[in-house]
Amino acid sequence: MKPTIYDVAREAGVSIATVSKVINNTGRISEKTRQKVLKVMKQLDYQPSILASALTGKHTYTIGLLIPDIANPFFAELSRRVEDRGQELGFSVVMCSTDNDPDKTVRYITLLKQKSVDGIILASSFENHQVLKGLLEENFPIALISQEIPSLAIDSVTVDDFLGGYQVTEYLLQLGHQKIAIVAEKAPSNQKRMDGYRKAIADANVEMKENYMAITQATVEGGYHCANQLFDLPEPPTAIFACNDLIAIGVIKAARERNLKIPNDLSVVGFDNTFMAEMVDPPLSSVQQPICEMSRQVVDLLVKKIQGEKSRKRVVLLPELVVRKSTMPPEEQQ
Amino acid sequence: MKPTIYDVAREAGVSIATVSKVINNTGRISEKTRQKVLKVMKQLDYQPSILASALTGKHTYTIGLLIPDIANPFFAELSRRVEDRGQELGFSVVMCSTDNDPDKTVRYITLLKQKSVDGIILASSFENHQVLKGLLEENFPIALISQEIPSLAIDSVTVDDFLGGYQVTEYLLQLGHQKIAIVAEKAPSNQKRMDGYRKAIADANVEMKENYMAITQATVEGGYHCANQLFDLPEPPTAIFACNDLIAIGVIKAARERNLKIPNDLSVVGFDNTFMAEMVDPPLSSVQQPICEMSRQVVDLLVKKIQGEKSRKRVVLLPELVVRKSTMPPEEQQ
DNA sequence: TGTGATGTAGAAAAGCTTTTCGGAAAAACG
DNA sequence: CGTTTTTCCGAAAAGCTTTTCTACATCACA
Repeated sequence: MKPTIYDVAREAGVSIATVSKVINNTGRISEKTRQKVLKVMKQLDYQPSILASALTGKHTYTIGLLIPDIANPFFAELSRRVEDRGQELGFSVVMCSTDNDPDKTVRYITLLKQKSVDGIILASSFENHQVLKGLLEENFPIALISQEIPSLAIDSVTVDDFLGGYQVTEYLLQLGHQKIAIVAEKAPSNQKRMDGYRKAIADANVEMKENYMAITQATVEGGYHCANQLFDLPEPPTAIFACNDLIAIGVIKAARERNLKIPNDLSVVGFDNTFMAEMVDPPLSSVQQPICEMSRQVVDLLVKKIQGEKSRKRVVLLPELVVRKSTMPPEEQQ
Repeated sequence: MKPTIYDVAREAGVSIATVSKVINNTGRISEKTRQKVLKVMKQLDYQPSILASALTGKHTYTIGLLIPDIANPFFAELSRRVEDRGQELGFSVVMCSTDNDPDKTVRYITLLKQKSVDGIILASSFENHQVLKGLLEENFPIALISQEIPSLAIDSVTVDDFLGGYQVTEYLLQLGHQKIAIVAEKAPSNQKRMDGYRKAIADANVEMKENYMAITQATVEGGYHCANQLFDLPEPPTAIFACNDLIAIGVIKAARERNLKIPNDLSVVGFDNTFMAEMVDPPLSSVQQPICEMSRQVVDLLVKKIQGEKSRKRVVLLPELVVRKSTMPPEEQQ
């Protein structure tokens, strides 16, 4: 059926070793035989099997990408960037949506290893130190994006979430807001954003209210739900910091239903700065994560590992608040 | 390093053939040795190499998914569904964004074959009959989604685009609109939607205007741009049928900038009914493609092919218009 | 006890590539 | 022309699994 290296060798009147050397540009081959072999390869449309090649100790040139859910635009874009950079470096990526489910994650990891992927990029949150430590010990290439694990020496690329949270809050405070709520997802990155929020509030000597802090899922519904709860408070906030864009959109939706004008009655800030931030009405102020750069870096980190690099590294990129039309100083309180 | 079948065999005091039989539940093995082998396997945490297995003619349990761009929510959701169904059937999916570039597509296809994927799902448009015919001839499993190729006997799952286009237009006509524009992407599926549009216009004996039909890219910008052109027409349309949701959002954005109220001054209908349709303000009427069902079907089709099924099949699902708040009868003309 | 049937396990080849090492041919040198 | 060096190529093993076919052991039965 498909031609093998034997077919090429026979057709070219040489041994398979010679063909292999031509393919890989190794050993010494006379120009004449090289040309002969190349010609036959083209003629038969021969493509070496990466499977067989990998079996001899070479790479599969495939990496696994674990994300919570590709349907979240942030991860969709991240995936795309990872794929692009992988492609540039000669790697394919197999997509694994974990829904942040630890069991599913573990199953995916063992499956990927069975399939001999060269390495794994972990973008979904995963707290099983046991498993991660295992991977590190057997020197299996792995890199984290959008999360780090303080107690493990594992490559990671993150954005400074604390700083991002601080910047947003500081910005809202500077606008004159005092009643600032935050809606976050239950995830380490969001926790840090919330820490930044707290610090900024504290630094400004503004009263910190526990019921201004809400935890929910990273979905439009989650944001919608929490916003409604916040609006029902005796002293509703004048600004809401949503820890990702989906949540922010939920907040906007809830506000619209109550005839709260944005930004006049309520300022809203998102996080991630996905394409939706520009899409929504009014355009959403949001914290830009340099997805492109992060993806690139994480792939590069992983590929270096695959190529045998030993040293480990944490890369921290800085976020940037992009101000659009969803924020303004609070209107005169009545 | 990683244990092999030899390690298990040695440890269990049997031959590798026996171990293989235990793994695959083939041949006759006494309960005693089976248990012994299983125990050792667990003990060593042995995972058979799918690579080596595939080399002997078995499957890699991996399929390729070619899509234009994962950053488009429609394809993001499609990917997720394909992955989920694949997962259920034991297949991983490697993600390939083609940007509808034919060369990139061809490169991806040959790469995937080199990696011995078991089959390919093609969701990005691809007109190279040469290549497709080649795949069919060598009986390489392949299935199309969201497109079909009339002149090739190739498995496909589509939605009835003509009908979808007809339904939207008919609906707008029934509301009383006479000036209905359409903005489409340059792709076969969109072409069919436009055919449906034409037919509905013709059936209603309404005048068909060539300058109500615009072609652009499947992006927010594309929709924005075309909408502006349409608004500048001497007789601007009272309704715009956008052939996908991204375009519709661009249209809405342009309308907003001109202070055109939706739906009062302009009705807008989208296509795909992605999550964005609910997100946008006002919620967008859009044509539902049964993504979940389509994805499931296409995976099932492909897997059947992989398992040796010979017969070929075209599955056509029916679209459904979901009416939300972006459409209403045209206001009294001045 | 001998014969045949049945159940169990292993040796070996196949699948496709890479790599090492040795040998033959060609070239260089005196 | 004989010898040494260089150049080129191939035989064979390794990598991990599956599968076939043979062989041995066990058992039932006459």
